[in-house]
Amino acid sequence: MEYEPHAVERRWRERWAETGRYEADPGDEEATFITVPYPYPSGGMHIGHARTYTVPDVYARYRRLQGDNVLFPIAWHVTGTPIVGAVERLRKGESDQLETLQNAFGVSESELKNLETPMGYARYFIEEADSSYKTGMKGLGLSIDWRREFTTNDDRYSKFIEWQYRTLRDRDRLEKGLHPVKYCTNERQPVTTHDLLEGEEAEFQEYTLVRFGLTVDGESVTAPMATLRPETVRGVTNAYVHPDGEYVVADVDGEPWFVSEAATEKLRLQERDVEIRKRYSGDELVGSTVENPVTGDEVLILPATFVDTDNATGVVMSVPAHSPDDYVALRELKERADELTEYGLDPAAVRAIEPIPILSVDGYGEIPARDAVESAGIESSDDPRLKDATQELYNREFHQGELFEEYGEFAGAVIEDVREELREQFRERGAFDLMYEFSEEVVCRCGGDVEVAYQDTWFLTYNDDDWKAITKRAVEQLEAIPENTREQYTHTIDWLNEWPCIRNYGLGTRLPWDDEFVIEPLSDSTIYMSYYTIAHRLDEIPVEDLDHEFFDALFYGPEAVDDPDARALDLREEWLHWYPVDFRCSANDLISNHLTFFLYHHAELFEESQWPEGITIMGMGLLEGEKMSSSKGHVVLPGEAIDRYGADTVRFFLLNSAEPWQDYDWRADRVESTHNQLRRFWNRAQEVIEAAPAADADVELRPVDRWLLSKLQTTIRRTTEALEGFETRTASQTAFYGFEEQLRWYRRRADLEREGAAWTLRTVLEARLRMLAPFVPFMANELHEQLTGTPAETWPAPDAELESDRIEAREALIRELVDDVNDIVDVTGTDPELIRVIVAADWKRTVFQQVRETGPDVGAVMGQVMQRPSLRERGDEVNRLVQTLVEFVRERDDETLSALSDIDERDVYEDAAGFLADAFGASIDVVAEENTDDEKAGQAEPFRPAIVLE
RNA sequence: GCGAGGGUGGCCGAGCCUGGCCAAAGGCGGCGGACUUAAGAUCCGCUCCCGCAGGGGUUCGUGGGUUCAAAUCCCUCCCCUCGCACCA
Repeated sequence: MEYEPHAVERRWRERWAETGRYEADPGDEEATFITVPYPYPSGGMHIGHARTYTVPDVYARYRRLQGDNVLFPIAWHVTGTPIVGAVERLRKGESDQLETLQNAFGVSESELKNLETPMGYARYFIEEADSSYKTGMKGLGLSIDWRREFTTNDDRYSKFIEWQYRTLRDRDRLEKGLHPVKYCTNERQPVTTHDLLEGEEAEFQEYTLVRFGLTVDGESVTAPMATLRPETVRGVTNAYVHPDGEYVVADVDGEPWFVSEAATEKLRLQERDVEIRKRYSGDELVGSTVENPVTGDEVLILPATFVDTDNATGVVMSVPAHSPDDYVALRELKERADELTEYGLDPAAVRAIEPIPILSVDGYGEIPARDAVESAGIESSDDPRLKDATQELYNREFHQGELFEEYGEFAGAVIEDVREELREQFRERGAFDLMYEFSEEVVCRCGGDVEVAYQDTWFLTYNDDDWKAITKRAVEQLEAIPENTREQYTHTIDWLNEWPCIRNYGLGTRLPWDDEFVIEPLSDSTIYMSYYTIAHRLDEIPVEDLDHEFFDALFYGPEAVDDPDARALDLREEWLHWYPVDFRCSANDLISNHLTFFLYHHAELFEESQWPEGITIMGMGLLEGEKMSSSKGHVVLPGEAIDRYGADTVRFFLLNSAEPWQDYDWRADRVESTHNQLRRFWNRAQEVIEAAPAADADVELRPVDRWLLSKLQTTIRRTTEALEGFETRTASQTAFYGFEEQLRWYRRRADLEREGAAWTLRTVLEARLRMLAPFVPFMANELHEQLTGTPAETWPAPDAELESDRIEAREALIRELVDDVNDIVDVTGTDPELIRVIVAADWKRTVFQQVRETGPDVGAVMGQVMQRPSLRERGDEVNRLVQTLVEFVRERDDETLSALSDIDERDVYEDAAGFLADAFGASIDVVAEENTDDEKAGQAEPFRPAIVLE
């Protein structure tokens, strides 16, 4: 039978679907519940996604073969704005969006109209498109229980999320507060990253405002100067304004402030009450002085065109000792001090300004900024190297700089450790304030300017110490695969802060007590695994019955509510059956958000016994060595790959080319060769199946058969061990390629015409098919059925009876002999007619036994050996042999040595004589060293016969 | 800067935890052979250097160290990737 993957795969797919093979219901067997993040159908499925879902499938199939009741469900994540945004861009006819859909996912012109509603779009990529997730998953043969699918926009799911968020609020894990958001000043509403034309990478920066005192027109006002380095406040030597800039005095929260006009809008958006009173041009203020709120010093305001009035407050303080920028700016101003008289400045006063160092940092002198500028040879403020010098110095000062005495309790401390605290202290004293600003310019797709706005929002208090503590406990009892990810969870918990969990629009569940807001995607996907356990049965219950008490009864039991709903308690049984999640398989980049949130919410909402038991991390996929990119059309679709190679090839390649947590690279030439390997396997299997005697046939086995069976047991052990730890690569390599090597030797070595050989090969094939069934389920089940009449239903167990160190050691001797003869033939270029194998003399065996007994210590062994007169006579010869054998023994473990010492070498070689004769086309003569006077005979050592070619 | 991972033969990639059977699996590529009218596929062998007897030499980012013995353990440094932080 030819290998026709598509026909085979179609047959099995249909069969599994018809018989509901993977629909899992509670039963007596041990429950295993395995999940993977539900896909986000904002586009089609590509080959990069394929492995994500195949890894858990392999584990699920493995556990089933081990006898477990396994649940592997899937659902669809549609929450948030990506789908809505995609639909909008499609409606507007944006070309890059159209290209992605058409080029990467093969959407036809006629289908586009179906994608014009968010859920229509989602449905299309969930199950309608050729590139849809469901099509891909079914094609790959994933053993999913399809009855349980849902979307996160479903009414019932929303009821569940509402329950979750009400519960979190009741437990004080949800708080309301002001939070910075991106806000389009044109559309006058918050925007998301997807709405941006420029500045997608922009971050919110929290500027410290140093509240300098200024007198304008006889009035005392506050001149807030923005800085990211509040600790430099004592090093301020002057301030800068843009001489042509538009400035105002405005009442900000009832207090007069001097800021740029642009800043007033920013402050307003940040929930400040702002009323402009009077306008000024920057040059009107040049020459005035401002009072440092920390030192009380009066410093000059100087003019500078580099000041950006559209950034923060538009008033800048200057710290020339620690900022190369400021240092250069001051130097240049001093050089042209005489010109500054036009601003009414006294040139002498400008020239008198000197940098004031406030910290020391290794590698720089008294004035670090000066050193940085001078050592880089920077001449002017236009020098591009100034940026690097600034960056370098900031980093050094932040991580290593130690504050001077004036800083009191902070003196001697490193900036990194005290910046926050110092800022807070000065804030409390009224010297500092703060405002937000973006790290770069941000522009909305509508062309409007985007600013930071403060908005009332709800956030999850991931920074609560007790919540952090309990989540860390969840990490401790977690099986983290690979183990080195454990630290990353802990690390994430350490730095995680409050998380704003709602958005203004998008798909998903509305906040139950404020339906203006939608719960965002990373926040509505933290405990939904529990929803899988009941999803298919929830459909029978009217949505309006799914109230808070219903879920309380379901998840917290009958005692949790006054009048528990019987249907909820019934569902509770199923939840308890499957929960907790045994393994969640997810991408490594989700450790820092989704996976840690998943742990947080489980730790808070559920009993410890329901906490996740394991997380397996998965690496990224590359395509021909490069990142996949839907927008560039640099993707391979599972459907295409399956059409071309068959699903088994796709699966096997994905699982065999790297361990799940490693990155892998889809390369067509390798996939091709994987396909060839599978076909070769199929063809060989066909031969074995045709010749196969019954499993219980009474056959005579030769040592070489027993050798192969012994190797099989080792293979089973190693494969099992690997799969237990999700090492899909090791497992499939061992069961497939690793064993193929043994078979190659076996085919060469054994007489395959014997029934014993046929039986051995069928036994081996059967076990391998069962081990390969998780990886290549179509092929393995098909062949298994051809061989035995049933699909592969159980995992093979190693049979200790069939393992034999002695048999393996015997075979190893033959292999070594073949290698040695080959070596000699190669080097000498001869073609021998006779190969004489001379087995070491008995006295040499005696020495070997002595070494084994005494241990690998030349002196000690010699001491023992020399007590025997027969050996003492041989003096030097014995000494040399002991040296060799000590090495030999040292390099081998006890089992091998023990096996070797039981072996009769002559018997081994004589037994293999027929094979050797065939292999070398020569006659074989096995003799004992004692019985020959060949000059090479003396070279014979135990387990290393002398070889003579004639 | 912090955290994680990594640097192996022409290439990809195992090995490293648990030191010795490691000149280092497997694949790709290359070379030779078998089969074929031929190509492809398949199968067999070779593929660091030297060697007409199973041997020797030099290799696993750098430089040290531990050990009878190091790709493997320890330390130093260099480089790469990712995440985080930092970034008038």
